[in-house]
Amino acid sequence: MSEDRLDGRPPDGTLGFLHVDMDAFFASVELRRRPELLHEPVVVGGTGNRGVVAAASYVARSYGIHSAMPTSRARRLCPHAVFLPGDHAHYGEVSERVMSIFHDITPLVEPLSLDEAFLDVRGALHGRDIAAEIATSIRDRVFETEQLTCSVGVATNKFLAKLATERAKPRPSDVGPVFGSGVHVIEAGGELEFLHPLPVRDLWGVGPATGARLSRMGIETVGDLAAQPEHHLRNALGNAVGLHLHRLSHAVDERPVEVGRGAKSIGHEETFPQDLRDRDRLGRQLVRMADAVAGRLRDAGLAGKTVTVKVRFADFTTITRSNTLPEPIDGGIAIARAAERLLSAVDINAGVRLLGVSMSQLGEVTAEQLSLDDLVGRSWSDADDVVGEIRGKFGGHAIGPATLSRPGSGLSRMKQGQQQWGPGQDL
DNA sequence: TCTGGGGTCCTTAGTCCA
DNA sequence: TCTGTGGACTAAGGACCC
Repeated sequence: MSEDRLDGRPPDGTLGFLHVDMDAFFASVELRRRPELLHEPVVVGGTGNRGVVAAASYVARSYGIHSAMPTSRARRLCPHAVFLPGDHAHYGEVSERVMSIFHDITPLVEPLSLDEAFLDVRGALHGRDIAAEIATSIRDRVFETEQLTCSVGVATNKFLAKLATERAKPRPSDVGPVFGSGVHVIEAGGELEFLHPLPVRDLWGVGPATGARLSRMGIETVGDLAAQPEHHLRNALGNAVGLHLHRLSHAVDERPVEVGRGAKSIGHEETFPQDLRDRDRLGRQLVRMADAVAGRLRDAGLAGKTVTVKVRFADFTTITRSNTLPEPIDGGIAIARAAERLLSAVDINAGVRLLGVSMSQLGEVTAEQLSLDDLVGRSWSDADDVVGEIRGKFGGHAIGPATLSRPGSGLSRMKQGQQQWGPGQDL
């Protein structure tokens, strides 16, 4: 893996950790491109009945629509909303420009997703600068250059900075968005006063399952959690989670801002518009997904040793089957072969709703590294190289596996990574 | 209500080996 | 030779995040 990491120091009590979160990012980018929709409810995400909402404009949020909500429900809540499929490539470009603004202030930037990042600005705190002033200047610069708003949390560690951001964010209301302060600071020394009245669900790492478990233990607020002995939480929630939550409830988070973290796995998965029971069709989908994963591995200069196939059945039960190979592979054909072996052992009679392929145990590809293809000669690896060259020249869809070009398969027009938030309406 | 896609991390269980 | 133990690794599933 890459060694060019530049991590910040652990927190030392200095008010120098920022969390920046773009407001309704995907929806705001779409509104910037289509200002005529400014006062309409706009929803970005999967447009088909099996999709989910990736982002909702503040007008859409006033109808109760929020991200991760099934699209079908969002349609019922607001039938006249404008549903857009989303343009991940464009959001990526905007994100890069926003991140470059952060990098002008500090090299210690840890992106969490396209629209969020942690910054360690302790090294930039010189003269009379204070972190809150830096936070305000970031907001101003993002708005000046991109005409987009963001919210910034400032605190003495990452986890508190993230909580602070929630306080700074706009809130939807019946009369439109109520804009927040844009910047919220949790002062050093005021951490517990801020933290303890909050519901435990606000803590990073407490989802529906852990939240319900804590509730059964009579723990509703962060203050309740902080009153529990550490061993009690470890016994109830497991060593790692118990220790993690115990520390967070006392406002302790020693994680530095991490720069340049490499991916641990690369995968591709898709929910089908209708459940599939035909092994031949599933096999062709698997080849297409393996091809997409191989492309991304090659772009990153990586190869993986563990192949995992994920299958979600019609009743939503999900299984994974994995196999670790003796040597790393990065070719579409080799990945597809390994994935097909795993899928062949799965009973698909219940109907397959989602299929996925992913590669883990990643490492950089070296010139001497042999792939599984070497066992059968160089031909497939050579072919993958040529495919990569053709795609580089003529675009990602100029060439693909022959199994996908069968007449009537309906697959050849589907693009890699096309359905980021679920199958589209027309599929 | 009916639940996406891309990930990370943790836990548990089984196997192999020293 | 047999048995127990512990570490490393693998596989599978669950929970969580954006």
